[in-house]
Amino acid sequence: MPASPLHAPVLDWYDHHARDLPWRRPEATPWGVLVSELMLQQTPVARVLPVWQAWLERWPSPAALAAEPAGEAVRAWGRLGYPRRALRLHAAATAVRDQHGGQVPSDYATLLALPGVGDYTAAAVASFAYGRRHAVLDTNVRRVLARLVGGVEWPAQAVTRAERDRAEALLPDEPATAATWAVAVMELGALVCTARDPRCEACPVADRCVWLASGRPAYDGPPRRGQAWDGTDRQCRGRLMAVLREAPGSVGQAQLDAAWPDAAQRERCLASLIADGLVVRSDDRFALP
DNA sequence: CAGACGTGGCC
DNA sequence: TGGCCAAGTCT
Repeated sequence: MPASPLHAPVLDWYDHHARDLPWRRPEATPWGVLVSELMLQQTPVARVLPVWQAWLERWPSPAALAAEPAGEAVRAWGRLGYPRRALRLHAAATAVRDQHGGQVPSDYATLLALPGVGDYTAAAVASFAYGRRHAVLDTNVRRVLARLVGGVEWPAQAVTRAERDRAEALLPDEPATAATWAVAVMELGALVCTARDPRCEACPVADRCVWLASGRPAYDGPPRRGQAWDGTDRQCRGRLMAVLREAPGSVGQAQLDAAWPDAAQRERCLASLIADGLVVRSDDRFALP
């Protein structure tokens, strides 16, 4: 679509206010971008920063990571959360080495086939690392467009066809500009059009925002699902993984038993961790893969 | 497709 | 203080 009146203000705002994040620098490699995207899935930038730096120093290429056991990736993942992502990143690195000549793919469909890479990440890597033209629909972009164009405070639970159409219609024609637009809208959502307490006074397109124009009406939709935590298997798995991460080698049953009081739940979670490939058992010892 | 999946900071 | 939220993916 031809230039939208939204483009120039947002691109100009990004030019002046974008954070200086290492994976956005010119020297960042596609591998660095891919690593950042996996780490940033459901995890705040501030927590990713130090882990990303150490990761890229230790494994500057997919082949470097693929050369080590997956457990090393899980350990280096630290406390970022959702450690299956570490396993998937290791598997993605292996696939890149074995199937793509060691180069992170540049096209959406090939990226999408990598472990841990879904619609968002495939579009993000194609766009940010290679300047391809894609609608990049993350939680920030979805929130910005819901407000700016849709006039509602929150987007639907899952990406709708209308949302995707809207995002694609807004994409600048020129691939390089579209790529900057994608990261700019995302940054706008992260810094200005935030989930809580949006700073509309600092928004470069406040004068065109449907939600603001209608007086920022409160959310009026189905209840947004929270994330249960206390006493859940996720918490139990987290405890068990913490024990294994912090141990130099393998651990015995007693060390795992000490991590969670409910024996039945503990056994179920340990079994699920083994099924996920996050834990391996040899005789009566447990360790990272 | 709704639910599972970690972790910690913030108001 | 506890619910909410953070660059989602997978099944």
